Amino acid sequence: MKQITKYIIKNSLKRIFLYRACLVRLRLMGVEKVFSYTLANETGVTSEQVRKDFSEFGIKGNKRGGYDINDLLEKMEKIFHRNKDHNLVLIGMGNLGLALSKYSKFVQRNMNIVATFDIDPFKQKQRSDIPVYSMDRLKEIVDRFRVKVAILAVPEISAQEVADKLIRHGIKGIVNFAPVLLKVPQDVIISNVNLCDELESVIYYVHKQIKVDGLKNLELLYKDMKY
Amino acid sequence: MKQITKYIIKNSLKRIFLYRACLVRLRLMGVEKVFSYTLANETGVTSEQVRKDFSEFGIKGNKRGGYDINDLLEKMEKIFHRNKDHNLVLIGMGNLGLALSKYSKFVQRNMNIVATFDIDPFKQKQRSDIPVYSMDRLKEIVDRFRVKVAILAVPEISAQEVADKLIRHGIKGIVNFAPVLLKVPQDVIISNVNLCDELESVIYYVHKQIKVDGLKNLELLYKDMKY
DNA sequence: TATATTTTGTGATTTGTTTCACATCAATTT
DNA sequence: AAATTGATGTGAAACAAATCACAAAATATA
Repeated sequence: MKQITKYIIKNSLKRIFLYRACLVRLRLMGVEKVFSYTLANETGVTSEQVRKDFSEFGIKGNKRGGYDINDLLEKMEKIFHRNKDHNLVLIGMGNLGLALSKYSKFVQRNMNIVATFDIDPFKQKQRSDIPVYSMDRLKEIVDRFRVKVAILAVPEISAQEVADKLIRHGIKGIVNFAPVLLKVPQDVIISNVNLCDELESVIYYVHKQIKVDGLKNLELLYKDMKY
Repeated sequence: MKQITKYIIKNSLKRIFLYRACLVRLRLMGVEKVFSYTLANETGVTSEQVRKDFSEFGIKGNKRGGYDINDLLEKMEKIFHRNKDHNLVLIGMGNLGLALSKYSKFVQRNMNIVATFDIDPFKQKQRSDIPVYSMDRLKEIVDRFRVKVAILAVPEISAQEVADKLIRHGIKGIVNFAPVLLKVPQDVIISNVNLCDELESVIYYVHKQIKVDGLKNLELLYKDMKY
């Protein structure tokens, strides 16, 4: 029943986010129309890739005319359910949890942390603007705000236990900052953010690069990276 | 010269990190030997995948005997340069930067943040154990500690400018938390951590899942996720 | 109105990754 | 000592993703 489900966010979806960020920036600059190669240049992919990605998500442009930025962004909003607000809970108000609770970008993108939870809610309460509750009020909050997605920033030792509780109370998606592979039912979406792994990957590639003395053998190196 | 280079950390490398975490845990439990399918079960991949990944990184076991955990971990340490210490700098002591500067897991894995930097070093100094400098001391520190990798946690507006400065002073790898695509020379490794995108991806998949009423049409859903 | 131009959208092809299938080897049993 | 068992390691096959190449459409030009 409960099993390891490792969902790796599709690369095409990641690219779509990239395009969107780029479109938002362009719109701010007053640009109204883009071509696939505009986006391609800005995001470091090929223009065919842009069009293929759009096609995958059912986004159409006008032949010769390219894409209308407003129209494009509107379509994306719809696809990513960005037209409505999303309520989140955050579990674990340690250093990282606290920082995440103050991360203003979430709000800017209609994602609201409605409550945070900690085993010691009183310790943190003063430092945060968002209410800090103890875990026994989880169900109440999740139900009241119809929360479907949680951010998990607890120590690794308690991550699985907390995840179980979240899922029992109806959470369907978790962004997990604890460096453990959570065992969850098949219908729960997990996205792991492992800070150490990110750093170690970079260190690994940097050392590899340094070893191939300077820029001599870049071709060889690139074969080892997925672009 | 300077261009967008989007390095996506290879999936096989990510899996290797997974295996390692698993091995460390098993060793702690007193286990001394593993088979490819042990690791496979624990990490949610297939045993062939484990062996192929090992083969890619030149790791060999003993036929029939499986793998000796200590031996395996030692080999991995070497491959990932974990046998020596790595000095890092962290730029941007906002909420996130502060949390990262206190993240104890880095130290546990031989990655030491030797100094942090902020445009307003005095504001943050009291809150941190690690020295907080202003950017003009960057070169001095990078040279003294032979720093090759930086963590970038500055606002997106200044991310590119700071990245340029880092690279000018010899930084070869950056873990970038700012939601912008940095333009860097080809020989610089970038790993982007985009918190909003992670959350939005999860929200996207959760909604998709909810739409296919319950668990009816899971097959269809899974086609959209890379496992 | 006809022609040329430009850009999309998508089958066909190539390239990359995962799974399959089995030869190979080492340990154990007979 | 031979036969059997159970694991690794890896080419071959299947699958997935990215690139190529070009038809179709919309606009501009003559």
